[in-house]
Amino acid sequence: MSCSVILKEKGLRLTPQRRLIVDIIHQDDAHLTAEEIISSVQSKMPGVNKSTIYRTLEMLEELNCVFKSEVDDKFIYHHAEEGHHHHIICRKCGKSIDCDEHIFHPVETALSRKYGFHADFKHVIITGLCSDCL
Amino acid sequence: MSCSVILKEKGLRLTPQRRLIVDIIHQDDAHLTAEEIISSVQSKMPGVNKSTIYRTLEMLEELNCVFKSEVDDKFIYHHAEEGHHHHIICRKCGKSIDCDEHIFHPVETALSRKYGFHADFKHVIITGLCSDCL
DNA sequence: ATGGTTATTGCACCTGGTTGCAATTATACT
DNA sequence: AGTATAATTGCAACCAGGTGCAATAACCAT
Repeated sequence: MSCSVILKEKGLRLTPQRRLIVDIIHQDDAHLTAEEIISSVQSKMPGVNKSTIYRTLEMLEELNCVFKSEVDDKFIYHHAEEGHHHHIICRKCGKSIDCDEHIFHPVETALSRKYGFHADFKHVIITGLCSDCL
Repeated sequence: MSCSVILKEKGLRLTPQRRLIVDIIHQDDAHLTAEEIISSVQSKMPGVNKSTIYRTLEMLEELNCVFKSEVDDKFIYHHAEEGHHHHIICRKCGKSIDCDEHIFHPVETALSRKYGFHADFKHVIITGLCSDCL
């Protein structure tokens, strides 16, 4: 189901600004930084305020249309439809690899058994060193 | 080995401001937020600038005297001597539990085998729901 | 198509954290 | 102790991201 439809169902309004932001996030398969989204939006529709963009991204995140994660103190966004996965990022060369969503299962099990804790492992950013940089 | 000695060895200077910051971090066993450290420092030595505090914390982190992690977009710090561990934090009630350092071993092994990646799992903040809030 | 309601926008300002730079001061040397 | 020198400080300005509010505009009912 498309983001726009989900918006409508919640009684939210589909403004030109929102349509553009949703388009941009869906066009680019890779993750985009907030900065990239802002400049992309503003190049296509000058005058759109950054607070509008941040608010739209926050809203899309709450609707589970978009996932937000943080790399190096900067936020990155990608749309949720491409399936869940984690990101491993090399702290030396910056290379980023998508990694299987199930990798944290043993940790989830252990936390649940030991502490009764239900952990949120969704779109986790794992930093470290890749094979080339070790 | 104490932080102050490590400082000296690197040719860095032990100023009154730095001495105070180091003291505060060592006095309090729990993790302190940047805000708490700033107000604690300034109550004991008014006029110390926040940039001095942030720079000192950054320096201590680089010397591995202090660990910095992020919870809810705020930074927390604790000294490294108390041994490594991770933090599980309930996103509903805010309760925080320290958790065993080895919990990520299976993930480390899997990442290494699959991608040749060496992950940094140090002082990870794990959010989720605790047993009381499920 | 028009008008009313209410979500959304743009603005200006705020926040925590960071940075460049001139003034200060801890340290090493004499 | 006095001086040179380079690290450190405080300041002011900056950054990304977030917020309160009045003006605007999307949507619904007529």
